[in-house]
Amino acid sequence: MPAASAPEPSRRDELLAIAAGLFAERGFKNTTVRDIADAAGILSGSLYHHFDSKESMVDELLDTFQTELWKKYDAIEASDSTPKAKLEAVVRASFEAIGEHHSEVAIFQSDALYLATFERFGYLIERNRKFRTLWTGLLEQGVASGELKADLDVALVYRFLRDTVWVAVRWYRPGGTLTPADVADQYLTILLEGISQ
Amino acid sequence: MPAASAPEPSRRDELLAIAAGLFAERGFKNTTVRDIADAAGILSGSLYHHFDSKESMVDELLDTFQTELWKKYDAIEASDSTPKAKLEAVVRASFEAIGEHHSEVAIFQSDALYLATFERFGYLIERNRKFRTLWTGLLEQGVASGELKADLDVALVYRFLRDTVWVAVRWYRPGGTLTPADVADQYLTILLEGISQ
DNA sequence: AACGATACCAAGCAAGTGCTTGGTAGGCTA
DNA sequence: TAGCCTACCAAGCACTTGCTTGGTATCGTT
Repeated sequence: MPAASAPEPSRRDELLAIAAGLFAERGFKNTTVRDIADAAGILSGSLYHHFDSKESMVDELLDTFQTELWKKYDAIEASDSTPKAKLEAVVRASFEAIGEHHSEVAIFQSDALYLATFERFGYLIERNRKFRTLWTGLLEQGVASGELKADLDVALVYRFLRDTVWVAVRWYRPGGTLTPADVADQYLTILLEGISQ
Repeated sequence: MPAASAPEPSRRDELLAIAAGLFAERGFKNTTVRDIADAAGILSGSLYHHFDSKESMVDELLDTFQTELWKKYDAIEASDSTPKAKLEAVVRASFEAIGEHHSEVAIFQSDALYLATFERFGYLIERNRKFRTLWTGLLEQGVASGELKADLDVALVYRFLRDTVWVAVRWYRPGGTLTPADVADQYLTILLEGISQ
């Protein structure tokens, strides 16, 4: 028997992946535990052998994803590139995240606002703030260093950037002809020839 | 008594506006008829004196909005401006729609995909197709006329444009310091200096 | 053979869902 | 003043929701 290339996912991991797909497709609240169970070929009650609650499923999904994403962001921020190069790297890392964690990004995009109303998901708000601080900081540094246009409305460009990047999860399908890197390249070309001097 | 500046909305119109706000805020499926009734200060059953169903409320909201928006789009398409000028006009009209029909745009953004699964909302899919045809058409004409870069990936730029414009409904708040026209100006500046030659 | 762990089923409960029903109070018009 | 219209209430029905409970079949270990 050849050595397994992947560590063979546990049943629990399988169920979590199924739930992720459904949450991403129809939204957290619009996905029932019976939907998840049906997709997995078991009864809804059996899910509770593996998980405490439906909430704890999204929690685990989002928390794992966010932790991993921020490892990349922190490394980029700590590097000694120019602000503009850091901005590019952060955009690329985000498109990679869409490729690697498609469902999680989709869930975050469409349900974070709703989930954040529960105390349990307070960390989502904090992460959001941290995210804004990072991106606007890079934009401001880019303006200060002369790499970006001096008259940029940083707050508005930030929203422009943020939305454009993450909303791509709605149409990008992993496994197609376009890799996340391709998309990032094209986006950056369009974007930078607009805001770079 | 001075002449009324507005035609005084009927109770029905009031209820529809309340529903629109709630649908926009929490999504169609996550808004209950009791939520709407509570916000209006009546009991849920009383809503059915004014409307057939919860579905017919969104239907009326979206249909009215779409009809009005397409009046503007059709006028722009029929004008004799250059492709690039038409594109700019269409972007401006869309931002205006976000200002004037904020709730409806928000509902369309977050619930159209779900609603389109019902036969009743089939027109949403058709409108979407028409929308794509219009926008990609203008982009292609702009490329052909030399106003836009020759090497544009039109399909990708279309998604870029579409998402950026409509997703603005998530952060734009009517009545603030920025008018829809201001936002459109800034967006177009960022965008065109990237894709115009 | 006994044991515990894993993965599941069958049945059902309490809360909440959209919607229906029969009725009432007040105003407008003939 | 009789009849109708608008706007609502009170009660509840059929169904769906997340989750619980007590049990069973299959496994590897001892």
